[in-house]
Parts: sequence; structure tokens; C-alpha cells
Amino acid sequence: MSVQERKQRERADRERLIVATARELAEQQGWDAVTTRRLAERIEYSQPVLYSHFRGKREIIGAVALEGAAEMAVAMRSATAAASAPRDRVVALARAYLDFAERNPAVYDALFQLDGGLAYAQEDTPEQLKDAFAALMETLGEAAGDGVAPELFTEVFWASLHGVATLTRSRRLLPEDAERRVELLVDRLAVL
Amino acid sequence: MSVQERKQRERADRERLIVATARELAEQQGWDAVTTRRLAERIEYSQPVLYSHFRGKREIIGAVALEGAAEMAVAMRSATAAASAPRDRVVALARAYLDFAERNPAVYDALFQLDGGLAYAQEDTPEQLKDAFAALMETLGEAAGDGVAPELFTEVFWASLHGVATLTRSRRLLPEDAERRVELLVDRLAVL
DNA sequence: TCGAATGTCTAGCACTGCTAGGATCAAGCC
DNA sequence: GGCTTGATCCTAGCAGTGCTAGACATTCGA
Repeated sequence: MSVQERKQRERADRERLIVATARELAEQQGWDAVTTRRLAERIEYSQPVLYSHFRGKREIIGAVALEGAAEMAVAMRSATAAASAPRDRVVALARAYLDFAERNPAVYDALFQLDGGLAYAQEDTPEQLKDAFAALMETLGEAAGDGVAPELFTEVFWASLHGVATLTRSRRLLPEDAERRVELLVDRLAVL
Repeated sequence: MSVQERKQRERADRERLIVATARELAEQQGWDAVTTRRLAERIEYSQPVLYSHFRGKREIIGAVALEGAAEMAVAMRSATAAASAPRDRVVALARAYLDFAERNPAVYDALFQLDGGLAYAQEDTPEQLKDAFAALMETLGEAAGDGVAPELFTEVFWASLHGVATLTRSRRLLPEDAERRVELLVDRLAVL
């Protein structure tokens, strides 16, 4: 293997290290604590190195978001695969979504709360995001009911989950009724 | 009137000026543009004056949020008062909510997206916030359906609206289907 | 009229994201 | 082997952030 190839590989490794470290730091102490200085120190390089991989902090957030979207899609698909009845699938999906948001708050923020410079709901939307939405629609499409487009239904269901997830995490909704909220959402929104 | 009274009044005036200016600046250029320096310059005082009224930027956001909550409650009540049929009332409420969020994005952020240091869903929650939730529940309570607590139903409906509002504003949902989303939400969630 | 209290400002701290320019080091050529 | 060239990385710095200590003026009460 050539020297050039090795350097390219090392560069790719370092980029992954940056993203992983940013994510780790964000999950530990929140995105506010992810400063370029702290991040640089953790990866044991100087600040400018970050800018040779990413245009700025925003792009780093975007990279974490893409990584998270892929994981979220996996989590949702594996959760729904275990259930056979349609209602069980929808409930499993909703739980998996809220569970992911709760367990990975920083990643969830990067995806849906912060500005990672990513395009959503467009042609140039990254594949990971499209696929995460596809994962939602695979289960929700069959619960849309007559005369309602699967896309529209998925958007509305997703938005509802998103509202519950964010309001719960910011302590604007008490976590106690979480399970009852899921049941209510599923039973009312989904046509089964 | 005593000199002391005049001073107190002037102080209260200045506090209102700070809040109004912060809100105006946030609506014009976003909360990121609301720096203590810029805010101080606009009210034609030096920075430290802000700290004689508020503990910090967070408390200023909180003050804007409280002002916004009161306005939002008024907007929702006047929107629902005009409708007589139950479904019309719920639709009017949903539209008024989303409309407020769209017309006052900075205020909406202060209320539900940023940290204004306020307590939600607790005993020591400010009256304005409790009343805004009460305004929601006045209309939604009668649409909860049998066996579902009005509070729980209101929370879920609110969360759904919140999800739609935030995802639309961050361009994660396209604004085109806005009306259809409202119809779907109301027709599925509300029991009329 | 004078000391005290109140009000306000200047100047500064430690931090942020980001970048210009210099040092270092390895690759390639004669 | 010695030299040049180019890539790589770091030091140092800029303009901005939230917030505060301490100096200064002004006004009040005795």
C-alpha cells in the first residue's frame, strides 16, 4: 500500500475520532460544552486541525446527526421487526423512537433541535435522513387509514413523537405519564 | 407623588423597555443576535444596567416568555370564542397556536425551546404559563373522550402541535401541507 | 453644607468560534 | 547525500460573548 493511501486512511480515522469525541462530549456535558478548544484537546490536536476536516462547529454537529440517523433507523427497524400485530408494531416504533431520544439526547438534539447545516425533506437530503424517515414510514404507512397519504400521516405521527420527546426532556412535560401518552397517541392517530 | 415613587416607576419602565427591546431584537434577527452589548446599546444604557434588573440573559428570555404566554392565551381564547361547534373550536385552537408560533418565532422559542429558567408543570410554575395551559385545556378538555383525563389529552395534543410547529419552522417539515396536518391531527386526536 | 447612599459607567476577565502566518517534517529530484 | 518543495500542524491572535469589580458622579437626608 502506498504512503498516500496510509495518509488518507489516517485522515479518515482522525475524522471519525473527531465525530466520536464530539458526540461523547456532548452526551456527557451537553453541546454547550463542545467547544473547539475542548474538542481539540480531547483528540490531542490543535484547534485548526478541526477546520481541516469540517468547515466549522455546525458541520461537526451535522456529522453527529448523520451518524445518529443511521443508528436510529436501525433501532426502529429492529424494534418493529419483533412485533407481529400492526398495533404492536406501531407501539414498538413509538417506544423505540422516544427511547432513542431519551438515551441519546445529544444525538437527538443534533438531529432535530440544532442546526447541523443539513437539508431536510428535500432532494439533496442526505441518505441517512431519508432512510430514517423511510424506517418510520415502513411501519406507519399501513396505519395511515383510508384517504390519507402515508407520507402525510408519517409526518404528523413523527411530529407528535417529536413534541413529546422534546417537551419531556426539557421538563415541560412530566416524565411520569410517558407510557400513557404513547398509548393515547397510537390509539388515536393510527388506524388499525 | 414622592420622588421615590417616581424612581420606582422609572425603573419599572426601564425593565419593560429591556424586555420589549430584547423581544424586538430577537424577532428581527434571532436570539443569537440578542447580546448584552447590543441590547444595552439599544436601550441606551451600559451593560451592567441589565444586571441590575435581571440575573442574566436567561432571565431576560424568561421575561419575554412570560409576556408571550399571556399573549398566546389571549390569542387562543379569542380564536375559540368565535367558533360554536366543538370541532370548529378545536380547529380554531390548533390554527391559533400554530399561527402564533409562526408569527412570533422568537417568543415561541423563549417559551418552549430556550432555557428561560422557568418551571413548567409544577406548583411554582408562573401564573402566565399555567393560564396558557388552562386556555388549551378549556377547549381540548371536552374533546378528550371517555376514560381519558383532560390533562393528559391536552398534553398530548399540545405536544403534537409543538412538534408540528418546531419541525415546520426549522424546515424539517415542508410548510405546504400545514393545513392538512392540522385537519388530520384534529380529526384523529379529538373525540367529538 | 456635608457625609452617605444610590445609580451608572469604564475597564476587564475568562471564554467562544475561527484564521493568518510561521515552523516542522517528509517526499522527490539532481 | 544534499537540497527544494509541498503538505501538515501549531502558535498566536482577532473580534466577539456573558458577566463583574471598582471607580465615579449624582442625589438624598441630616
